[in-house]
Amino acid sequence: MPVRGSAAVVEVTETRILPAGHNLLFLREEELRLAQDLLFFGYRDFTAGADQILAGLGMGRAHHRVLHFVGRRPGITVGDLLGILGITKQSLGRVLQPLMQEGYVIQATGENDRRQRLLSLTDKGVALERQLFDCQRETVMRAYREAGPAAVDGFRRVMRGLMGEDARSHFARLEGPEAGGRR
Amino acid sequence: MPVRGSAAVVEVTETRILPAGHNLLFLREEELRLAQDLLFFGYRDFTAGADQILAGLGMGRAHHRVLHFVGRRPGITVGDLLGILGITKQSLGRVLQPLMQEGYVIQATGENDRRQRLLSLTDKGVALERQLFDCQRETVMRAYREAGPAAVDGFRRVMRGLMGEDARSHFARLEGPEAGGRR
DNA sequence: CTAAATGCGTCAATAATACTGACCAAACAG
DNA sequence: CTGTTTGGTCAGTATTATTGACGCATTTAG
Repeated sequence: MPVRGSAAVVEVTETRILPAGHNLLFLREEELRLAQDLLFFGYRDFTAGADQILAGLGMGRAHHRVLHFVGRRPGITVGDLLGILGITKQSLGRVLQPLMQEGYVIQATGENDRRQRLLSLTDKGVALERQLFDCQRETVMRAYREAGPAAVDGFRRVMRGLMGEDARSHFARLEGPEAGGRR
Repeated sequence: MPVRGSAAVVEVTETRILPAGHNLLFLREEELRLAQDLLFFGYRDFTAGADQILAGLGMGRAHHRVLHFVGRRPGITVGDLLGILGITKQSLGRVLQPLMQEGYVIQATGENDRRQRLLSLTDKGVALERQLFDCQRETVMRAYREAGPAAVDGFRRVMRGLMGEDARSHFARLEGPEAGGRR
């Protein structure tokens, strides 16, 4: 019996939802295994479409992440990007260098601090990022539509809760002032 | 914080996120980028703890997935496991073989079909899986507790929506009849 | 009883993503 | 000037994944 109908009914019939806040301490094993499965399958299929496009260009998921976060914060420094991605300089270099050579990303010397290399997408980079974006939009839109607005809010809260401290601060900065407003 | 009682109330009080179902067609760009960020950071941190334990044993995330899904369906065939994981036989072999040599997983010849190798966890395998499980339980429990029961339901709906057809059928089988039974 | 199909294991070769550690250059800050 | 920070690059290695092919045991079809 999947949890779907009226949630009020669920409250009664599906005790796995759990009645109130403090009872969540009593998170049953099966609930966690469910979460593991959901995250595994959900994340994989979320990235599947974009992965296929990328493979056709000889790129991988790492390239997408760079395009995504550079597009999200044009003018980001290499160091900030490293912090967000949580990888080493070398790993980033292997991905970033081809992206620059192929003309998807450009560097500009920082004005205040000329050591910095501020990264931005070129038009070509914007176009590719948009193609990947549109591909994922379909997937997310369908999921959001099927689940409904209240579920979307819940999804966001839980995902935010899964993040550690580091990710939360990066996240806050991304969704914050210069990210383009939020709801 | 109105998120506590019946989820039907939530359905009403949380509509400020978006007006109504069909308006989700208007999924704004910023909302999708938010989802991308959430999935990236959330998934990464969800697996981070277990990854660390695994690294200490010279294993990786792939080993965990095998332990997880074999633990979830003891007696699963190699073919079914391949289908769930969506990887090739060779990739599975590289992970499964060490797990068997180290005594985490055992094979048994199928009774109906003696070509089949039915996989199960040994006591040692169960113990390791549990250790990894407990590690992730902390993360998920915190997220669930912070988000509240209604949010958890929403999270599940959205994650299920992200899955493609294949994943949904695997998922249904995992959560279905024989998931918890058959020991 | 052959012949085909299935389930599984294994071989070789390759690619993408990541790691550690080290070293160098440019630029900033005291 | 000295020390630190930012960034690029080198060498070496590990994990997870790929494709294609072959072999063996077993089941199923004709």
